[in-house]
Amino acid sequence: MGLAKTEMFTDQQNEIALFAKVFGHPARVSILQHLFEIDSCVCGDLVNEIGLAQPTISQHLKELKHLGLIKGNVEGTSVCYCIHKENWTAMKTVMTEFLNQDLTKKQDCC
Amino acid sequence: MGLAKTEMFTDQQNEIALFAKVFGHPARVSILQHLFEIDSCVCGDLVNEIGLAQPTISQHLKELKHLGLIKGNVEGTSVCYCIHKENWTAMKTVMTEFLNQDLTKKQDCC
DNA sequence: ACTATTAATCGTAATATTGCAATGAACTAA
DNA sequence: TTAGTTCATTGCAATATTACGATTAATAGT
Repeated sequence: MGLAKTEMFTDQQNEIALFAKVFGHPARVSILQHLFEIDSCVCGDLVNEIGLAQPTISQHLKELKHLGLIKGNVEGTSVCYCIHKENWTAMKTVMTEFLNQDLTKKQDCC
Repeated sequence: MGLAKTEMFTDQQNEIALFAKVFGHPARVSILQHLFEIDSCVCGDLVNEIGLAQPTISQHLKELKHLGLIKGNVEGTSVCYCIHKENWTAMKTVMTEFLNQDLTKKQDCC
């Protein structure tokens, strides 16, 4: 099918999956790392830094923006992208809670 | 294409993407949460708990196992799955480092 | 107005993912 | 042995994702 049956899962589970899915491609991981590193939150240098074609980068940026993890600002002919701090922090809370589930109380049964 | 160009990214970026991708489906998130909750790390009750068909669950378990996040133990006719503690902790280190990139030193340019 | 630059969008091809019915393999119980 | 249980695998249909050439839209410089 290729279609996830989201209706049978909790909102929290679907939210985690949505965030995780956007991190599930190295290009988007790379874009985010660049946005964290570059001080002057520059733009379509991403196309040069990463080796992918401009439409491809643009598409990945769109997905990141759609989830609210980055925001873009038009500056003349170029567009300045950067991390959406508040939303990133909120996402981090959700993901960290999932990753930090308690392992200590589980006995090693397998 | 549908094919990620992994060769143009770092090992770290590809690793993050691989971990994230496996969390990118609510069924796998749900499976992992169940394995954390259930004390006696049980098995194919997952098929009952989650509403998906047995082959579908089996396939998701296979992916989680392939990444090393869970391990399975055959016990008679049933199979006992549980979290692979060491690998989970290792994965958590990688993902947390990615999520915790420093936001404070970035000025809000957009 | 004309040209160059930048980035979004469209269209399309290639590949991946999801889900399940059907089947198969391994074990258990009678 | 036979039948039942449990789970993996196979095969397939539907949908999603990735990548990019071609085009478009918007702005800037001349």
